[in-house]
Amino acid sequence: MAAPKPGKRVRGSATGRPIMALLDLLGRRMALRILWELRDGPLNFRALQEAAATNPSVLNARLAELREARLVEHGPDGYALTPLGQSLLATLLPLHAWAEDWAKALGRRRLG
Amino acid sequence: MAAPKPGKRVRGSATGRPIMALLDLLGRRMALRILWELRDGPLNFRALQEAAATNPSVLNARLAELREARLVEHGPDGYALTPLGQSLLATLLPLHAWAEDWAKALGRRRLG
DNA sequence: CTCCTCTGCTACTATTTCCATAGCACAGAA
DNA sequence: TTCTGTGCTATGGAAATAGTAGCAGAGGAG
Repeated sequence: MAAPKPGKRVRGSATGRPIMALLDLLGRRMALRILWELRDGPLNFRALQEAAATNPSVLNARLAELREARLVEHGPDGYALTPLGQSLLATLLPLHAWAEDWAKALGRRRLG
Repeated sequence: MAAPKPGKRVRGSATGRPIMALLDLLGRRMALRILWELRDGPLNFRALQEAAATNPSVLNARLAELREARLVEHGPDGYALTPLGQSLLATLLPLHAWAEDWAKALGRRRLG
């Protein structure tokens, strides 16, 4: 499937508004995860496949979309975040802390 | 499919780490979008379906997961973010501004 | 050159998920 | 009783994902 980009029609929205294109792009399997796994530096195809616990077909599809979206690029050390991708990851980093709080909030009634 | 929750095995990760459960939960069609569409207040099932431009089966599946994750609840005015959901949305709000910057960055070479 | 390894990726089938539409069940109002 | 609004289920076909196998090119070693 074509990579969602601002200005283009995307799944779930014909307006092409950037936020909708972004939500479509990130709402695909392993898209968020791939960005996440690249947070500490480049990984090659197979290392990324292992880190994200996925298969080459999905990984390759997501990489193509993320590269088209200019969030990821392929360099000498493997796949890496572009400056744009790094800035997106920076806005997503608070998710990590949030997820920990979420686990605690659920745990108070589910895990004891 | 079961809703991903911290402490449980999720798609793409057997560790149950909260961030992985969250990335799985949010990496499903319309999950991010639903949270986004509820940002200004409650919407009933059909209004939400229209706002997110989806169909009842997917909407219902996502709502069940989001309710189980305690991010969304069903009240007298329809579906609304819980306090937990609101805090998650708050951490996601910077995405909107980022998406606009992204569009400009891509536009400089794609849209002129 | 030949063989080996590493890397990026394609092929293929099975399964899961999603799309799109139709329609049911219940509640309240008229 | 009929009508409307709301939440949701059913269904069949389309699309995405899972999981495994394997190919092609770029080195390096012999």
